[in-house]
Amino acid sequence: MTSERGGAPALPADGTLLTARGVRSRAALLAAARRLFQSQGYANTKISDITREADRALGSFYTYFANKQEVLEQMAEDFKTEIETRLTELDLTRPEPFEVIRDMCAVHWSSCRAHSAELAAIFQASMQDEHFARRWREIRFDARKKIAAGIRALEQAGLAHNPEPEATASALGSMMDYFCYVWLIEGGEADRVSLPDEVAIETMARVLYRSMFAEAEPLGE
Amino acid sequence: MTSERGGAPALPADGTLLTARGVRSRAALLAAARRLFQSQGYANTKISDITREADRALGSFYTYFANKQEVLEQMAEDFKTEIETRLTELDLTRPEPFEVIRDMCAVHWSSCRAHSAELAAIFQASMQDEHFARRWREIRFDARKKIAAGIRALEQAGLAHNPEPEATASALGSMMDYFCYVWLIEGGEADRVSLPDEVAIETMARVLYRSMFAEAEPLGE
Amino acid sequence: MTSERGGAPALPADGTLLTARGVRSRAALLAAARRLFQSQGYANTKISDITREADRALGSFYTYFANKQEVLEQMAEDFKTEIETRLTELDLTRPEPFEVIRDMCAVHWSSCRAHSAELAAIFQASMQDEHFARRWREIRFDARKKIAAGIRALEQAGLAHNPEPEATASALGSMMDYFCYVWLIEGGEADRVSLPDEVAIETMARVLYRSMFAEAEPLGE
Amino acid sequence: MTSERGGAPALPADGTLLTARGVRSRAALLAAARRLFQSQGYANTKISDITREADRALGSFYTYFANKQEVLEQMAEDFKTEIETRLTELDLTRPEPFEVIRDMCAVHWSSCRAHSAELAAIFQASMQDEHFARRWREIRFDARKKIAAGIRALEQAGLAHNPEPEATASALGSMMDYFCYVWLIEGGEADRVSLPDEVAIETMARVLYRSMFAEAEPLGE
DNA sequence: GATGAATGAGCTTTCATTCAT
DNA sequence: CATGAATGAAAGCTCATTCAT
Repeated sequence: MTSERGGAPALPADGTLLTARGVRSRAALLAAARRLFQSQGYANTKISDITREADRALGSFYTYFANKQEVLEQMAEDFKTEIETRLTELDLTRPEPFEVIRDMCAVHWSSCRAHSAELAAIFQASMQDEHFARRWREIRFDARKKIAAGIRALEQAGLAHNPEPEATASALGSMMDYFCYVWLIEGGEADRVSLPDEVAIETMARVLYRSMFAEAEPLGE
Repeated sequence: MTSERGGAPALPADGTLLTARGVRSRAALLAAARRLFQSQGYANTKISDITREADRALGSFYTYFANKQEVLEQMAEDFKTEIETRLTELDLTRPEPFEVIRDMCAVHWSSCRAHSAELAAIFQASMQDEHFARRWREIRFDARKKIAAGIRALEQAGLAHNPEPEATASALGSMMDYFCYVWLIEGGEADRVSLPDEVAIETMARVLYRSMFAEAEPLGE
Repeated sequence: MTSERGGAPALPADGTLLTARGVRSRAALLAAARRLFQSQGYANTKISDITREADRALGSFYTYFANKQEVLEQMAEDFKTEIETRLTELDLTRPEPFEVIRDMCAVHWSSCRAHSAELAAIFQASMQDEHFARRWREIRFDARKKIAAGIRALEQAGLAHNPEPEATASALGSMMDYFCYVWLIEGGEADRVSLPDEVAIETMARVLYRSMFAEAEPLGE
Repeated sequence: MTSERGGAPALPADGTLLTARGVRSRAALLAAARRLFQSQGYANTKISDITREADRALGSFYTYFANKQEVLEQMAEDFKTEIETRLTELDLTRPEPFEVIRDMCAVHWSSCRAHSAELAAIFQASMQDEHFARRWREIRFDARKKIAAGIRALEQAGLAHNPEPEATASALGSMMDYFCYVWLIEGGEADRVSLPDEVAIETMARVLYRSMFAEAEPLGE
């Protein structure tokens, strides 16, 4: 059901198709890069690390990618597609709104877990490369829009009030993204290093739900 | 009110005291580093960039710091002190809990704004250097503990229920940290590039407040 | 009239004969190399450029040539043959000496135009490869010998005086070679980019004629 | 009388001045580059060859030059200046026109001999790099203009006739340039490897003089 | 202290050549 | 014969760090 990890066979720069052997090598490199991005981080991974890990010659890397950025670009593409697909597959018609939100959080959490290497790499790259900063903003934007839309819908239904849907969506999205990064990649907080999936999902869902659905507000604005 | 930008005079590696001239040079280098970490990012800033920006000779850098990490270490120290100090200065006795939370968010936001270079640098460094990942975890841990304590207090007061104070505190802290990073350093989201201080603070406060204070929960756990 | 562009079928390295298909491939590669040597220069042309231009696989190149030098070697051979043949075809018995010289220049110019790729490649290669420097010296030597012979004949006939036939032949030959290179390959001088064939030929012929036939010389030697 | 070989102290990229030590290193690198460009050719000289020859560390090269092209650019500049200066120093008022022309050829020859490395390098580079092709065209253009002006002056004085001053100047200039290259750098023709200065200069002068001054022409145009 | 040149390890990228399919 | 992936030796260039002045 999930898209092939490593992405479509994809074409080399000149538009020709890859042979079976080529497809295998490209996948091996991509898989090696994933492993290393996850374990050592994107910036700390050298091309030569990737080829060694993939058991290929250094030069072979350049048969498939122009540089390290292109590897990440490819991964980011897959990551984006994956998240989008998973989000559209959600059943938004369930009667219990909390269930819907929890499902969404579950999808987000498990996508990030499945693609933790991609998450790590793009998050890191977004902090030192303007190009990937933009890319990451695009990728995460879908989720922001969805949350903002939810907030606005509640407003119109008179179920809750929130004067800043976009800002709130940004805050909640930031929470989801960085919370996933912290627990899935960085290894938790100072006093604790892991979190059961259940708890993580429930925690995010609770924050989202309460932030979105609160009615009677003693909030002076 | 703010602590001296550039930090204490501090001693050079060998323990000798700095001359007046030395104090000036050291401060100039730190200030230059701040500016560059903010504008180009920590990873993209070379030692030679710092000395050029500070209008000092390349070699002079090593009179005051052993390497770039030490510069950041120093900044992180100042940052941590600043945040801690500001948080303890908070008046937690105000009757309106939302006011207390908003004050806390205001302190956080303005500290991050004042120290955006430090925030940028340590956030970025935390993503490629295990040492700074640990350091950053320590720095942010104070805020997490405070939030968790608040949640637990509400629980005991019967004002709200939350079965995972630590996880929730981590989520809310992640929100605050990354939200500040996004808007103060990265330049906002895909569809918007800036946020008035008022709105930013209000938004964070609302999420915190609602997440902490919600009572009647239809949350099946 | 011109020799088959691409040269004789020639044998592959191992001495076996080429199949019809092989002949076609070899010719395609040679033709592609010509086009590229002309448009991008010899040094800037990679083996992979040649095979791509020839619409052949990279490996196929090595079926026919050991390396790029061998391609040029082959071309140089053809070029030399062509120039020699054309020169021997000249009618040296015409009564007007200027006509003879002009014919020679015309042959030279049109040979260089027809083989501009070869001229470009060997001229360029002669400047970075001792082997081709030697090769190019051989190729151009025929023309030098002919000019020197002409000068000596005039001397003996008492029609002109020139104390250094070889040096003068070298100078005049250098003129012809580089003039052709400049206008046929490099694209002219700073203030002008093209020259009608007529003018080019006439110009070279005039210099040759006057240099060879001057009688009453006020040249103090 | 000749400008300092290696050129002015010149500034590093950032506009700061070089120290005495820096001036020495830069000169050593330039001198080493000259020697190698001459002996092995421009294309065959690696940066590491230059630093080894100059007895400097590899990285030091980049303290003074951004790349090999910049070294040549600098040399070309010096070369151009030198030739221009020497040409303007010529005494054009001598009564004997042949003497004037011979002086010009002597200047050209000795400039090329003194700067044979530069001549070699720029000639070679002009054949594989569009930038240097343009550069070389500019450098040689001065001489072409001078020759063309001479031809036109003779025409107006009724002393000779030449319908294509520019083309002829190009031909004569080509002769001078390549003749110098052949004898000063390439090592002569197939049957002879060196030429006394006297003979070289006399030979070039004779071709120029005769081509320019011929009167009674049996040249049918 | 200040200076900036010197150093060289380290990393990226290119490309001729080989060779399994 | 054709194919194009695999290989790894070269270069090029960068930059943290040292050190003589």
